[in-house]
Amino acid sequence: MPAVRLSDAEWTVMNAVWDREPATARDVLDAVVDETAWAYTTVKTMMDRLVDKGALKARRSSAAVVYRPAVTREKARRSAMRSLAERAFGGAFGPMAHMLLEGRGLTAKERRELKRLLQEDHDRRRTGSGQ
Amino acid sequence: MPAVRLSDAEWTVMNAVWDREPATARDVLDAVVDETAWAYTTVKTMMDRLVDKGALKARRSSAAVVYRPAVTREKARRSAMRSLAERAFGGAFGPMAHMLLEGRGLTAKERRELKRLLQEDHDRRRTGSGQ
DNA sequence: ACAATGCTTCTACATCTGTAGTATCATGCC
DNA sequence: GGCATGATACTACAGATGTAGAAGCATTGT
Repeated sequence: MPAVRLSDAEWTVMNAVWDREPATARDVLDAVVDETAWAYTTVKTMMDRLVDKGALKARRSSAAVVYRPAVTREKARRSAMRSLAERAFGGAFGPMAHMLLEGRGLTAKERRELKRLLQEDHDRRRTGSGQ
Repeated sequence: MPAVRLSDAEWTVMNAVWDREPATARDVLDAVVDETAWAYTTVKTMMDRLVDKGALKARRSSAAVVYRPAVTREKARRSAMRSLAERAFGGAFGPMAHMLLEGRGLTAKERRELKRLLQEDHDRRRTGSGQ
């Protein structure tokens, strides 16, 4: 499984679909109308291409085609991260996380949250509560 | 400054240049020879395009053109991360870091290191030793 | 000064991405 | 059953990316 590569515009479309779950091209157009100035056919073309790519599934429902994700947002995110780690960080997640934390990109709240996460993870590991 | 967007192949080239600092097209070709099967002119073309993009600087040194980075690896990495956060995580670094930490992508050592980082950062903040 | 060797420059071309027009098809209302 | 409305399918086209050939220019040893 080649792990669907999404382009910028495709992320925009997929995000709209993930937020609505079943969505028609018109739904997506409406959803992104103030983010982009796309024509209806632009959205439609992208969605059909996404079906080809295996990122969306299409099913005709009388009037129009209804699309829904063929991959979860999680999966897509994860594979985008993996791919970034690959090309930009030589495959290592560590330095990537490092940069993420060290920079001023996080809010104090997020930082707290992450620390908690690390702590939890640490505990989970030492008590061996797998899964 | 539009923040240089690097494609996959371009990352490969840039990584080789960053590792060598001044590098000719041949240097890069040699460096990536077992990763790719590129022809010399392929590398050369990419490097010249990277100059146009503002990612490399070129200077002719008698025989051949010597290239060096016009942006630091840090900057490139950072902007790639920003761009990923943008499209895939709605602009928030938090969830991105979250996913990075929660997944099994990190080694125990890295996890320790990150916790230390967060702690340090925390301390730095409360003692107000800003930059 | 000349030839060999290796660079450079130009050009090319297939694919992917972003964007959309046009013409055709289906549906639902009178 | 015919027509308006909106959706679909097909085609297009420019710019970016991946990949490279061909031909010409510079260096350097002799």
